[in-house]
Amino acid sequence: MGALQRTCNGCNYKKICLASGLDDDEIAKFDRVMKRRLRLSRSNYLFRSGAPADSIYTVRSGSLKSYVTDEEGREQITNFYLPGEIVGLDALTSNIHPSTVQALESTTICEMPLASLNKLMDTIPTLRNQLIRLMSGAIRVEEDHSMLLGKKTAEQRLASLLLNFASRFHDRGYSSHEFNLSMSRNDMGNYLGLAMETVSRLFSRFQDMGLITVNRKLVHINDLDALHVMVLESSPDALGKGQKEAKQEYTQSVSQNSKETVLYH
Amino acid sequence: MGALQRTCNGCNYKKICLASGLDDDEIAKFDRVMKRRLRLSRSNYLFRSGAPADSIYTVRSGSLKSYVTDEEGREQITNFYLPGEIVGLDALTSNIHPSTVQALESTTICEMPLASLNKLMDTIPTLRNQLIRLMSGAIRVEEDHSMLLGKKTAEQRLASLLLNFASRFHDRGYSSHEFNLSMSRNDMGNYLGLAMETVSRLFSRFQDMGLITVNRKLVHINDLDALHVMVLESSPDALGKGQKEAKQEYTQSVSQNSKETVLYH
DNA sequence: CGAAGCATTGACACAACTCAAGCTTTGTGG
DNA sequence: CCACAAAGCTTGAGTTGTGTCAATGCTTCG
Repeated sequence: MGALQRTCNGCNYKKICLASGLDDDEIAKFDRVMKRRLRLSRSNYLFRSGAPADSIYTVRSGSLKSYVTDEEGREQITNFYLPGEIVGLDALTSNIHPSTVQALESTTICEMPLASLNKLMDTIPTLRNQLIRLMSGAIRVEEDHSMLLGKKTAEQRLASLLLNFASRFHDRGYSSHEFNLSMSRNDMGNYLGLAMETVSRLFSRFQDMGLITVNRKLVHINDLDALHVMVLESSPDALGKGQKEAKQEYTQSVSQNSKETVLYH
Repeated sequence: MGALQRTCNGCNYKKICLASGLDDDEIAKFDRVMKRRLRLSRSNYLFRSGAPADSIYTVRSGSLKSYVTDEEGREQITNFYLPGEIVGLDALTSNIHPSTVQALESTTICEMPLASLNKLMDTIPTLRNQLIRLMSGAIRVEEDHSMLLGKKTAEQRLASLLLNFASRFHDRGYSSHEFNLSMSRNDMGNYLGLAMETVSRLFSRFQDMGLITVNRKLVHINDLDALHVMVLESSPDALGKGQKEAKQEYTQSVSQNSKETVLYH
């Protein structure tokens, strides 16, 4: 989609990425210190866990996955990154990368050295605010991922993944009902906390149900609403006793403020 | 532990919280805009999901839980907060709280209005950096939580929780082998992606194995090493085929850089 | 002292995993 | 450009870790 631009001004994603909100003057400064067109081909690493972190990155085209690795070598994929999204925000505590980031396909990346970013933030408060906003957003994304891993059925997890990508592709000006998922079934399973076989079976089932049409990596969503409904209610025994109570409790807690007692002294 | 101080300078946690790294002059400014001694008793809310966010908070004494709620009312606890930890960092995207935060016991809290914080950051770059560091740390914590939820057995999850609290209590000057867990079994199970009954059974089992001694909320850790080992290796069939391969792959990927090909153009 | 909430333990069920076999696509070297 | 090996995907059969349901016990607190 469009040739790679050399400047932020010409970039499709300047409203999504770190540069969002900057005025022309500021974006010019930002532009000057941005290193452009880091290139990775499929399965190459942007960086690995344990490596020193001296930049953060923005996906320009293509896609990436990030994962954390424990002492036993187990890997948990924590995120997939699409164009305009920022990579490496978890490294700003220690300046060591806690996660590994790997390309899912041919991918180009913009690099912002942390030293430059810090200097820029001294004079551009908007930039600082945008970084803070993006990091806060990253926390929210992880919280949603926890909800998915902790509370959802296999069916709901895959439906969530599909809806998530549909919406993100939409935001980027692509079709929200037909897209390529660049990662393997294995990667999806890993991200979703499921075995690859379960993911595969669910794809088949969703297709049999007429919700989607799949051909390898290409997914066509036929019934978006049904997917939305699926994420809300579990298919077998949709409203069991536990769920019902939880739901009631929720509406209660929103409507009335019985326990809201905050006192200053 | 110690009477509540009225100033940041006298606070036990000034090396952990937002004020960390500030010099005397800066901390005085910081102090001036900090609202102190917000008080909550058990099960009261600091704020609820959907509420406007105009402050972030630091736990001063006591403890809190935060959880996100989906449209069906399912709740996923995303974190427990101990003294010195910052609450509300996920609200800085939209200035609406995505999660609900509730006291687990009598808790006192410092409040930093976002407006004040923003002003302060204009003149104190250290403060900005500290906020960024803390947010980055929050992302890492969530990533670890995903690893726990996505890849660990029930046994490993509870062991992780115990070790996590042991280390955090230690950092705060409390005993790392004997402490009170202020949350219910239900909350632990929710956080760990397990049924409360499973948590309860595991507590009994750990006690039978001699790893810990439990009495309601009070936990004494008898064998820290065994817990550490448990987190690494699954108890039944510790090194199955899959694990072994994963482990090998990991050491490989760290030692050699076969696929590391980053090209600039 | 009784009620309500929280924790424990047991029996059973089932969602998702593992193992296994076969199929399809992709990448590569001759 | 073909052939074949390797990787990725699908589907089936059987297993199991953890959840659900249920009954009972133990605190706490009004």
